Amino acid sequence: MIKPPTAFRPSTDPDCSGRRSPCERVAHAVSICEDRGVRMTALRRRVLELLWASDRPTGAYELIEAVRLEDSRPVGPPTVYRALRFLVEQGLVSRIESLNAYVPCIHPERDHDCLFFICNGCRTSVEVEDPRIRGLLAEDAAALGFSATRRMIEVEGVCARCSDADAV
Amino acid sequence: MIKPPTAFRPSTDPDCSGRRSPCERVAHAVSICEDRGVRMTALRRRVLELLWASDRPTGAYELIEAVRLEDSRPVGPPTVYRALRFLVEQGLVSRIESLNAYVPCIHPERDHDCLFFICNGCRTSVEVEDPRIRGLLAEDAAALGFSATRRMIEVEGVCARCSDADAV
DNA sequence: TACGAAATGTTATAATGTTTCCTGGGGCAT
DNA sequence: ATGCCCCAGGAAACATTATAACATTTCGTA
Repeated sequence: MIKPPTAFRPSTDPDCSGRRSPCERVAHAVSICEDRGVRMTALRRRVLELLWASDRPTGAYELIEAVRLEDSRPVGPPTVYRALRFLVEQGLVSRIESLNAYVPCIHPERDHDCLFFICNGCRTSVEVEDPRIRGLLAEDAAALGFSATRRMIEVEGVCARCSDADAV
Repeated sequence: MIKPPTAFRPSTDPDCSGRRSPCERVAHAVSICEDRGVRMTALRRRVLELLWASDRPTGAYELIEAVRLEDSRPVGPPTVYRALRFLVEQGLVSRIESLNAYVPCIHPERDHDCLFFICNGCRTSVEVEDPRIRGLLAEDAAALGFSATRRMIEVEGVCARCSDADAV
């Protein structure tokens, strides 16, 4: 189940480190949608709120269940999958392929790298921006004559907090 | 369905560019297993052969169907999933998360990066080695105190051949 | 040969994602 | 205003991907 926010979402960029509340994040997303002339409907907003409220990558069926509970009504998978597709298309959410799960994007206004460090201990993920990696990928793509439309970088392992906990 | 080999598997390393036949690739894998004292059984070998014979990332259920046809006997999903797990653990095969599909590894003897360029046109994928990216990921991981156990880098787009074809 | 461990077979089911068709509501041009 | 149309969402069924649980076989070895 989706838990209330228990931890900030760190990033290598100090500006991202939990300085904004989930509420502010969602408001930001709403204003981005207004600027773009796309519709942030109640359902889409609800899903985005749930993602910001969660402290870890969240599966589609967890979101379905959460919407059902909140609204006390039946919600089919397509409903939530459509909302997720919209959010991903707008760059407000990323899908983590290796987990079949979704996380809100730290910088929805920027074209992001989708670089995630995923902890096998606490199941959290951290989004990192590293333009150098993006540059190298662009270089490799150019060498292949490949034109890239989407990048996914997922690094699995154990976060500092969990390895400290293990050591103790 | 799995097709016979129709194209080599390019890589940025010239030594990888189709110089070895699928048969040689499998023989190499067999010798690696011997060295490690692990068992390359008939089924595992069959699955690996199918992957080398395919010209694109192949789903588990395609492999199940292919084994059924070749052996004219029922084969359950767990059978093939277990073989795939073994092959992935031994570094002989990579799973491409964004496709739910599997590809044989070009350099099973080396610890590889799992960096793939995936074409949306012809559905092929190209494995690339780029130690610089690995280095940057290691650097970022260190900055987070994160200890990485697995890296997945998947770049989606259109390959040179397909974009040429479109242009014509 | 007989044993134990590893691998595979079998059945059922869980988890994830999509297709299809329909409904309703909001915006827009006439 | 009113009628039209498009888009978002609702609902049922279904497709795909993956695993759990347990039985059986195979293999190396004592």
